[in-house]
Amino acid sequence: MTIQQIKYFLVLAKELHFWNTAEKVFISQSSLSRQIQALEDELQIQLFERDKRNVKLTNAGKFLQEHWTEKINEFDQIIRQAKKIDEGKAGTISITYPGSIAYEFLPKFLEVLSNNLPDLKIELTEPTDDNHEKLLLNFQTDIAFSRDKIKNANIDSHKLYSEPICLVVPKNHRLNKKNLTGLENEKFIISGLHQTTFFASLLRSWFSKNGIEPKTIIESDFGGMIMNLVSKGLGISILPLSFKSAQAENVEFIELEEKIDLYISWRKKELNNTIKKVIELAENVAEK
Amino acid sequence: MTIQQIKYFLVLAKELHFWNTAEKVFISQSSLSRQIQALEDELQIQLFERDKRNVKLTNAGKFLQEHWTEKINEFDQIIRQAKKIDEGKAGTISITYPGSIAYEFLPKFLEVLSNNLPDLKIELTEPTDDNHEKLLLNFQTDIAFSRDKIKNANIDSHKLYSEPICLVVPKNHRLNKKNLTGLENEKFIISGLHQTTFFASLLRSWFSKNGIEPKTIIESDFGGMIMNLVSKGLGISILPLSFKSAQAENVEFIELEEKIDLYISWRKKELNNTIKKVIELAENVAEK
DNA sequence: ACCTACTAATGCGAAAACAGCATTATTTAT
DNA sequence: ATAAATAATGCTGTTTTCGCATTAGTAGGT
Repeated sequence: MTIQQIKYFLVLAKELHFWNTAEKVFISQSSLSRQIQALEDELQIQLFERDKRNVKLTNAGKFLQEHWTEKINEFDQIIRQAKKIDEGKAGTISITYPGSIAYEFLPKFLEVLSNNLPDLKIELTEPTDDNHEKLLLNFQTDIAFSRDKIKNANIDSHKLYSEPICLVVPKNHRLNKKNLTGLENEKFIISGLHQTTFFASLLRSWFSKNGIEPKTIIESDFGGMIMNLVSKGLGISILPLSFKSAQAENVEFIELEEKIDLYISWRKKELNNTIKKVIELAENVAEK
Repeated sequence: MTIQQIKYFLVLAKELHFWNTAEKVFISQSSLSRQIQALEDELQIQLFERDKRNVKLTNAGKFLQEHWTEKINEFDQIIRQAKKIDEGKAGTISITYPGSIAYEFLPKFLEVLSNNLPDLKIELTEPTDDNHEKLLLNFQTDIAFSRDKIKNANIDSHKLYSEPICLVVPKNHRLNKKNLTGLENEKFIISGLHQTTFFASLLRSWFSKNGIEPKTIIESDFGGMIMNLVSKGLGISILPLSFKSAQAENVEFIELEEKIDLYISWRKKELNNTIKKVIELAENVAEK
């Protein structure tokens, strides 16, 4: 039984037509016909009911279609990951990160990476939801930066650093470090508080701790956009201090008591030495 | 890439010796050598480091060994299940059951089965722990009888019937339906109350409801054994009424208020029509 | 230093499997 | 009746695979 045969089967199970399928998978109709026969023969399972005119999945065929689709995907994912391990320092690693480190930590880190592992290719993605856990365990990502610690028996998660969160206001705003009164009357530009991200829940708790029901006029998850709107005087916001490095014009940062952490997480028992090296470098960068 | 090649790889990854492996998998050493080469070639991943004397897994090889072992198992399980669907009424289905239905419901049910589906082969197992859920979803069993309802989005679970639980005492014992005083002084022969099975937790709650701290002298999960010990006057027990059908000598059953249910569970979206038929028959038997 | 035992790779010829063309056989539509 | 559609099959040349015998590199013993 060949993986290829299974893939042929899956296409045929969708198409239910030998000629079209043969064309799609770049073999002749006769060859396809025989491959499927060989598969049925070897498994001793009838996969399709066919007369001279129609092709139809049997129940066993439907079952295999469903489960093989899933397994073949997992299979391919595993092979991709093995290839990464094999390629090592000349391979690719995938990193997910929260937007808030895009201005300070991440650029520094990427610079160090490119100095130390010049042939390594990096895939960066900013996930919209916070399911780093699944992404790591599925091998869809190799290293996850996140604002909260990932608690999972198969994942290691270390704190890299903490930083204050800040009120972000336009220059010469009436609010400053010594005078934070009347916050409840300000208009806020922040990410949707109903979201499940760690930062959103931190914001919720900060507002409730300070007895504020914020008037949110604009919702945005993109820090750059938020700073821009603040600079235009459309409202004020709350962001981690890192954003200050973006050096947005006409914006001031007022540090608050509250702190936010950055964690780095990876699969326990990681076999890819390059990934281990990358983690080490990230921790070096954070220490400085 | 052949499933067979992967299986060769997995054996070699354990043995780390081409000759021994070749013998184990019934091909020649040269053939094995070339199969592994072909696999490495196709994947473009080096699996083993070998000199003329030693064979050793690479990191990528270790990774694939771990993950392929798991996937290949799942693969085989899926094929077995597909075969069951294909074979239908002449195939095999797997049933798990609690010991307590072995005397009344199960024999009746099996009789009906053998009348209606004479060619069907049945695999019966009595699981020691209560993880019917996993067994069903892994395709290790097709139908699970259990004392509690299985709550899982991918499993259907229906109540078949309820029956009282009973005090089981030797004939002519001082206890009877009208006089249940002094239970706290009796010696009990019951299954370990620390266990996580549904019946054990039901017993725990019954004892605590009746303010009894039972003196347990013997623990046994096997109902037949328990009745035997009771008949010899070694103590009394509590069992579902079903056990009365075992017609153990010198034993009497005293019905209590408490009831216990029997559920039948199967995978939602089951494609095997024979399994569906079997479930139907089970429900018929229970109704009577 | 030399011999021996061990073990993975490889050359080779026979056998098996596979690919694709052309054809067949059956069904459906006109 | 005829034509179009479509899965299976006969056939032939090509590729792959198999196992035997051999080679080549390594470790250990003397």
